[in-house]
Order: sequence, then structure tokens, then C-alpha cells
Amino acid sequence: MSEASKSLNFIEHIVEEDLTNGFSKEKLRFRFPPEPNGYLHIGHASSICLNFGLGLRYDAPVNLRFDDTNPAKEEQEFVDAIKKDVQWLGYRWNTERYASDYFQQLYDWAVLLIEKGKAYIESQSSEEMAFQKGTPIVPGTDSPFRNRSIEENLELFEAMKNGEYEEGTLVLRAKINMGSPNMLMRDPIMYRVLHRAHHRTNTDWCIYPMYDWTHGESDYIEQVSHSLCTLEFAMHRELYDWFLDQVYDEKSIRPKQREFARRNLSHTVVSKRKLLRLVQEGVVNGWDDPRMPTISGLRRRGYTPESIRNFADTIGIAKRDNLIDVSLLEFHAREHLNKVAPRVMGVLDPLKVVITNYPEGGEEWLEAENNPEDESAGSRKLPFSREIYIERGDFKEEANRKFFRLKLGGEVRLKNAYIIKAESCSKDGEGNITEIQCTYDLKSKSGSGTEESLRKVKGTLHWVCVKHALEAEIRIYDRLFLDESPDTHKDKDFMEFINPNALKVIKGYLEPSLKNAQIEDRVQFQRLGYFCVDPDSTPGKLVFNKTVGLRDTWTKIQQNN
RNA sequence: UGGCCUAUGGUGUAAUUGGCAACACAGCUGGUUUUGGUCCAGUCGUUCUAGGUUCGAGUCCUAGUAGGCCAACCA
Repeated sequence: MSEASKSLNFIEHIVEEDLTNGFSKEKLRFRFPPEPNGYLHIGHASSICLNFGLGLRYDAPVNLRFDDTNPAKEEQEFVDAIKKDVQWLGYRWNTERYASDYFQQLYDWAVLLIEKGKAYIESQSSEEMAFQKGTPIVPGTDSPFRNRSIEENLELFEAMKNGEYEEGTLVLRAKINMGSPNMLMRDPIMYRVLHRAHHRTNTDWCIYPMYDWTHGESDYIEQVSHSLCTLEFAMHRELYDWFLDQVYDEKSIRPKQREFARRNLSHTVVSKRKLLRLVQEGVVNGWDDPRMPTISGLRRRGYTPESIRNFADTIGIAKRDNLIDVSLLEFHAREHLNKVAPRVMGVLDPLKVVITNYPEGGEEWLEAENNPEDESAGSRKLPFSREIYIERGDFKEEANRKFFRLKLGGEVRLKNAYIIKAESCSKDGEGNITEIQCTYDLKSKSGSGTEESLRKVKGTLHWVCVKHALEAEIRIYDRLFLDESPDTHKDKDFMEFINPNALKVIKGYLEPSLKNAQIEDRVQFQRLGYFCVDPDSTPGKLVFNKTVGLRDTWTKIQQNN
């Protein structure tokens, strides 16, 4: 649609430029390369939308490749969760790959490097190596093992592979330049010994390749044309290219690494390591807790894939540091949910209203529109009777003209029902209002077309019939952190900024049409916000998560006064 | 005693590659409305600094300033 007129981000410009310089469109190929050591978060969503979006734009294949070179941290559970999340976002990968599929090829190439004198076996401890590595401003010094004979290197490497060495004893290092200003070029480690079972290769290997050695070569094996990663890998590019040089064949596509800035969301953390801490320390109830900025958390919270994709599209891709206000994410949730979420009524802080001139024991079912934004959504029936609940905040004994709600002597429209007038109210010993007595205008029934029904009354309230009300658990969420950027304070741990009130559980009273709501159903509780049925729901007890509130100008007016 | 990257409204991203700085969010005004929602109209506000090249600079050059990243047998 408007795709053609949309401006390009800098990555798309690079692709376009490659195309104009003669790179064949058919050779375009991308990949999304998660490490299966945690759940995907909103930052990954940006990367997913970028890579798969490129695939869609150029009709090019996109692989899902798990970067599974560290069996100490990686698990099948995460592989499954990642696949589910990518699919849920609406993308289809060309093929499912694993870096571990390439272990043999990587090993063979490593042998080749040793034979060319480009790699050697290191016998020192990691402490000794770290010391010789220097610092960003002090050059490193050569390892005493740097000039081992090729024969000895070959022999030791094979022994490493055969499990003859303990973890931490030997590593294979690329022989590059200990004096390089780029620390990554100071003879980086290619292989380490790890006597661990891998989630796919089990105990086939006791040596595992490092990221830098694996990633570029995997891109090369898959003939990925553009390998996109985040900015912290910018320094790795020189090494990426160096490793590629060792195996590159002119007739093949040479992958090109380019880096973009990771997206930071306000009032949360977007880092697998930090999210893992929240899970492990019990701050949240798991990776998919609705307070989490994970894809699974957002899904459970009630976000739609469309809203996340639109969000990613709006924030774009660039290279500068950023802190995206969470209100932009919330905007996209509302924007989509407004179109698709059926309207229902629910009262979360009930105050009983008795309609004194309504017949005792009487009851009627009223017609209610399901979604004013979508005619095809149809309508439903709502029970109405003498006793109803309204929201406690919708009544005041006395109020000024700006209060478009119910006050003593005032009139208000009950959504889809009648106009009522507050006559009196009852209180308990402490002065709390316990009940309101109202009268209703029989002829004002919504949709009846009578003169009375067309009267303009300032204010329409949502309500629920007491007799038919469904009790449900409602989980209300607030931002997980009180600080907009909790993990950027040099002297403070991000955990210090946790919002202790990020979850509030209350009881709500809902209209009976919700009785058979299914898990992940999304609705709008009119005048309140969007809510989603939580997986904790059982046939006898519904649990709703508040996704996001409606825009609330009334609260704003009150705050400004 | 270094290297790499970045700098455009409050936030995020654009600018036909050197040609009138725009889009979205947020904010503020008003209108419509049986959701104080939606929708509609309007409004606020931007090129880090100093030089230079040019008829013309957000874009190119130089210097500065600020921020981020780099010393895991993590990715």
C-alpha cells in the first residue's frame, strides 16, 4: 500500500545501493539469529521486523538460525519459545537452522587455519591470557605458545576434540595481531573445551566454537547477503571479515555485517540477562509475566502482533542511542485494539444503584452494539433490572458542571439503557456511600427512538446488572520500573528502581455475555480500557489482564486542577 | 593513554543524496459523540558548538564538545 512511498531506513538504503551497484536481487538473503538462552523481548521484535520485513520487501528468504554454541546456557525450552514468538508475530522463516549444524564444517575450517599458520593452541590460563591481552589503551603481548609448530597444533587440537583435555586447559586461538587497537583482533579464541551435553548435538563434541568464529562462517554457509546485528558488534566486524577472508571463495556471496542501535524502551529493561534476573529473583512470575517486555509477556498482557509490528515500524532503525517512550507502544496497542476489540461492560470498583421506580423482580434484556468501529461486529443482549453496579468514581453527592457523571439531583445516561436521576444515597457509620437511590425515565430507553430517548444528557456511564454480574479477577498493571531508564545509572543497580505496585489484583463485576470468554480473547471494558483473558482462567473463574487504559482526559483534567 | 560509532522538536524517525526541515507519539485548543474512547480541525516546538567550501549546508571539510561501545574460555 503506502509501502512504496515510505521512506527507507539506513539498512534499506544500503541494500538499495548494493542493488544499484549490480548485486542481484535473487541473491538477497537474511537471517534472524537468536541465542536460545532466554525469551525474546520487544527489542528483538525490532530486529525480527527488520530482517523479516526486508525478506518481505525483496521477496528474499529469511532463515531462523539459533546461535547455539554455548551448551552451558542454552536450552530447548528457549528454542521452542523463540519459534512460537516469531510465528506469533506473523513471520515465516525460510529454513530453521542451528549454528550447531555447522560444527563439523567449522572444525574442518579450523584445521585449515592451523595448517595455514593462522591459528594456534594456547596452553596458558585465562588469567595469563587476559594479562597479555593488554587494555584498550595498552597493546597486548604475544603468547609464548604463539609459534608452536603446525604439527603440534594439529595434534593438540585433535586431542582437544577427542576429549583428552579438561575444561580451561587448552584453547584454539586465531593468530592475528596482539598489538591491534581493536582488542578483538588480539588473537581471539576460536574454540574452548566444554564437557557439556548440547541440546542438539548431545555429547558429540567436547570443544565448542566461539561466537566470532561461528557467526560469520554460518552466514557464509547460508549465503546470507546482509548480516544485521546491534551496535555493540561493530568492533567485531573487523574480525568477522578476517575470518571470512580465511575461507572465502570468489564465486560465493560474501556476507556483509552491518550494525544498528538496539531499541530501548522507557520504564523497563531490554536485556536478556537483566530479564533473567527478574525471573530468577522472583520479581515477576516468569518470562511471560504481563509486566515483562518480552514478546510472550506482551502477548499475555493482550498486545496484538499487529500493534507490535506497527510499533517497530514507527520507531524505525538507526544508529543513535535512543529511549523510546512506552506511551508510543501503548498508543499502538490502543490503535489496533480500538478496531478489533469488542466492547463490553465491567465495573471494577462497584457502587450499588437501586432504581426505585423499576418494578421489583422485573428484568429485561437490552440491545447493545458490540463495536462502534466495526458494524459487522453485531450486537448482544444485556440484562437490566432494579439493582445495578456503577463505578464508585462515577458518583459524587455534589460536583461542579465539569463533572459529567452522576450527582444528587443530576441525570446521566446508562450506556445502552435508560436515563437515571440520583435522588438520594445511603452511607455507613464512617460516611462511606453504600448505595444510591435513583429513578429512571421509562421512555428514555436507548434505541427506542422516543423523544425522551433522544434527550442530550451530559455523561454516559457503564454499568452491570447485579443479579447477572460475573465475578472475575482483574489484574491491573503499571510500569515495572519507576525510573524511565533504570539500567543507565552508573552507581545504582536497576533492581533498585522496581515499582512494587506494578501489579494490583482486584475483583471485578462483568456483564454475563463474557461467561464463555476464551483465553487470549481481547475486549474493551467501556470507558476503562482494553483487557485480555489470562491463561490462568478456568471455566468457573475468569482472570483478565489490563492491557492498557483508554486515553483518559478526565484524569488529566483532575490532575491539572 | 588508543580505537570504533553517534549527535535533527519533550520522544522516536525522515528529508528525493547539496535546494523551502517533515511524519508519528506526547502536550495544548476547539468540534463531533449514548465510551471524558474513537474521529475531525487547529496549535506548540527542531538541525550540539565554532570555523570553512558553496549562489545555497541538517547533509561536504576542519577543530571542538557531549554521549555510547571495546580488556568473558558469553552472544
